[in-house]
Amino acid sequence: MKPTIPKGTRDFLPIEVTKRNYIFDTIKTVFETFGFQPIETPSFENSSTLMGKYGDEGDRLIFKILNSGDYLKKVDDKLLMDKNSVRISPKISEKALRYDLTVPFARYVVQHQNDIVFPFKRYQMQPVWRADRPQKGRFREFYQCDADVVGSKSLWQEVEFVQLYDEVFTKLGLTETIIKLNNRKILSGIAEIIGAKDKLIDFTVALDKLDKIGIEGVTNEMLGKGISQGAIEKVKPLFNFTGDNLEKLEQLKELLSASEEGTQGVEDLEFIIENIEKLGLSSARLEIDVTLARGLNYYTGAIFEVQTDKVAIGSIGGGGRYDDLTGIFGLKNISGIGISFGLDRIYMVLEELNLFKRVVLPKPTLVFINFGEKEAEYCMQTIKKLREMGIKSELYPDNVKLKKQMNYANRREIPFVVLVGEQEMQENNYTLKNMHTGEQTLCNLDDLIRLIKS
RNA sequence: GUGGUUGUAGCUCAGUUGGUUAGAGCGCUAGAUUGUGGUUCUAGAGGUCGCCGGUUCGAAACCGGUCUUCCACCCCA
Repeated sequence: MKPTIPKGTRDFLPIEVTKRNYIFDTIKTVFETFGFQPIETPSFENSSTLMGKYGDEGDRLIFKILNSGDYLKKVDDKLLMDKNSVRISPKISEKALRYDLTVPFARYVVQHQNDIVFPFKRYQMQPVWRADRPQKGRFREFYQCDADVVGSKSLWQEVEFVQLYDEVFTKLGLTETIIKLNNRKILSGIAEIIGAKDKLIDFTVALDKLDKIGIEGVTNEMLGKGISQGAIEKVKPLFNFTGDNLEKLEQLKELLSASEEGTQGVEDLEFIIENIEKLGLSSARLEIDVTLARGLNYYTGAIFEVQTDKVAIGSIGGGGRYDDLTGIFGLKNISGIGISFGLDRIYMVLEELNLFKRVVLPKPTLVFINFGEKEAEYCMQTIKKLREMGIKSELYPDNVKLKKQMNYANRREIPFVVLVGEQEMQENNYTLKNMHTGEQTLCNLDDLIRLIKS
């Protein structure tokens, strides 16, 4: 039988895991510098926790877990005969793999509200699963690294998250990232002044495609969704929305002056832009983008998305403010804001740009050649001492041909090999071979340590 | 969910309009070299040509189905 893994999943080689850990560690360090604490949640949740939170499209992409036991017995015959998957699946599946980290976090906050100190700042780095069709930068199992704050409406949080993005990508050596910023209130305001408030979702989805399908395409899609020609005329300025952030803010102010909510959104943006301007960013660029809509329905304020134009890949991070996420689980008036890093896409970007130069695969500094039982025992005594000093070392486990043992050291790029045969044992010394230069030295233990440390 | 693409040795890939026993490079094993790796040379092992069915005297090649790979759309990180 030929071994395979499921569609959209991957195995990782040691070097790949090492590189991934480097990204994890970098993000984790920055999260903790900003005052976030780690939590974890189970890989699967009750279906009722997840279903209906991501829209119809999202529900379709959630991996459902079959109930245990004779699960078909409980389903009534009529339902079975109908063969309607959507109606049968809740009967035979009560658990599902998590689709993101935000909704499980909302559940977590509500469930542990008495143990949590608010405002609660948490970070979480775990895999999520989506039953998507895999393609470039898109997998069915991938890692998200999230940081969220719940219990604070302060716009300083938005400011801090922009700084956090900047800090992480700067540390990873990925410069000139574009942090796109928008506000759901602005989108609502726009929809309001064109009199298509009920079509907000359709409107934003269409507007989001501006750079892909152009003005004409967006206009056609909006018309197709029942948005009037007159309404589209009113927002035409947005189709040629240029200039720097301050100029954009002025244009928005004017456009949205009739909408209370829209005006509020502009003020929010203004606060973030102004303060980031004052504080400065290391390598990222903050950019207002009114076409930024994001599919997730739960954002209510700021919306973030991070892109790089150095590699053709989707966004490498995203997030935003959600005022009522915990409300679904019964805890009202708790505002949350969070951002997410797409680890797997960041990996692909760093790989493509050759930014893993500093990452080295962990490996022993020296390997002891195995010449037999007696010699192995003698070597293990030395290895024990070396390990106590933090020197990574190992014994080749089997007494096989020297050639094979040397080849092993060579393949693993282990810098030193130690040969201890009968003669060395008697004289209580070691033959140290530098695999790079081929040079060999006969020495005692102290000299050995000194040589490998230099 | 829609459209396209891919599948031949452990890996990367050749394989002529359908024709004897399906090849190469790398890797692996052994030897040249019994206490010395990288280089070189020699030899060897390794294949249900993704799977099922069909066309044909004859299929790795043609046809249908299915699974898989990768890509685009939808949507998303």
